Amino acid sequence: MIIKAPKGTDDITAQDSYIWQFMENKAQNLFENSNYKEVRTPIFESTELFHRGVGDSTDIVNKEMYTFVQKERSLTLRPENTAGAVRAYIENGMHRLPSPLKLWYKGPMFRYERPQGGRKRQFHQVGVELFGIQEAIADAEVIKLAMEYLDELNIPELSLEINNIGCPECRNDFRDKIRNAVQPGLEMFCADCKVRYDKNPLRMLDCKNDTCKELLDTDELKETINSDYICEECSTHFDNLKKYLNILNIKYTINKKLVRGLDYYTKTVFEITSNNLGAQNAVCGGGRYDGLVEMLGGKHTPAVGWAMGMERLMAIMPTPEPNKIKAFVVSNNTYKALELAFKLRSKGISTDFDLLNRKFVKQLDKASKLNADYAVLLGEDEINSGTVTVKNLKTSEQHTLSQDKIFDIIEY
RNA sequence: GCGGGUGUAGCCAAGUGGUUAAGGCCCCGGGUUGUGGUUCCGGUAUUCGUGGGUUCAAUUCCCAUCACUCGCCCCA
Repeated sequence: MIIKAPKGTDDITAQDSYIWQFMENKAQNLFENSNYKEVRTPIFESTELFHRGVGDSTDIVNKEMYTFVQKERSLTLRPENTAGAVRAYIENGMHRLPSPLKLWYKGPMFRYERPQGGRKRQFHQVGVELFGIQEAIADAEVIKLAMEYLDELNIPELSLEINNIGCPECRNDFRDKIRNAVQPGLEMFCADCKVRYDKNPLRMLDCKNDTCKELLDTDELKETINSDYICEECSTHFDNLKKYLNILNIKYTINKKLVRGLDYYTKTVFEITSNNLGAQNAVCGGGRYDGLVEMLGGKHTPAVGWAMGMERLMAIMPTPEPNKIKAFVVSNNTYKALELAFKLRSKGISTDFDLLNRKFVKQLDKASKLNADYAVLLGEDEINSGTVTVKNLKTSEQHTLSQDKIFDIIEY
């Protein structure tokens, strides 16, 4: 019986690893170039971290976590990485580093869900977190960074939605307003929404249930939703963000019903979606979480960040050029071939040769099929005279020259 | 957790209740003992996801199971 990879997981094989490398390299270059530093946290954390950090009212914590107990310690495979990054920020005393502190990460996340298009049980995210700035300039910076990254990947037709869900104070008032507005018809809402009514009424606003949608479509509720319920500070913050986005020429729409699924968000929330994905159309989600550091035991630190789903990016990204070999050594002298291949490799020229010592014609055929730029021919004549023949496989031009001159033709 | 679809080689795929399960790509060998990508010839499935049942006979019909996939829910 062959053992297969667990449901909802994928191997990244030689056929597509270059696509992942492409995405990861772009991320690393762009983020480091913007003075973000990479943070690598454990793939599992104390279960408690996610209960406190992500929130008990969320589906992620309630039904999607891989949790196991080892020696009486409850541990959980990370379902997202903001909680872990914040934990690391606190534990390593990063608040002492020059502020603002900007972090980025990439890696696998785990959620126990029914696999579907754009949804795996082990999936990969790349994300950024910016600590220490409470002004909207920080929100603008991370959103711009997200747009830049998506642009680097040549992903077309994306839309950005933003909203401000207020700070804990004004959100409480808003919750009460929603509860009051919804209360008369509460019996008619779906079972999930009835739970949300108690735990987190904001989540009722983006319920996908048709009946709930209709129930929300009352004048009173519309007025409540569209009212400027957030406090003056939050309102100013939102206005400033919009100004920055305008200056940066970033197109956005305001979606008053956009509330994110994680409890830690405050003020700004945003989402980037693609029309070219199926039901799972969000490629990037994020927002501000000014209370999280404190909630996890650090001192009050404003922060903002986002995460992107790499599998979803890959689904809508034009396929990049595969990595290929630059040179292929063709020779029936395996000793000399091996030596020459490593000489080329040491100069940064990607090189391979035939370890099976096949016929000369077959080796040349191989060089051609690998789409190499050059075949480096090292036959008896060349070996005897200390030369080498470099053949350009595109133009068929070839030159016989001394081995020292080889790098005049083949450049890194 | 609920509902629909699919399952034949590494990949794409035809097929039928009955002797050796088409074809294409890839790969390998040869035509060509040192000059390729074209072309020509040849080779690669004790077996049709897995288990059971019906039948003289099952890849084909039935049941179960698993995997993949799409939608709901949720999210990146």
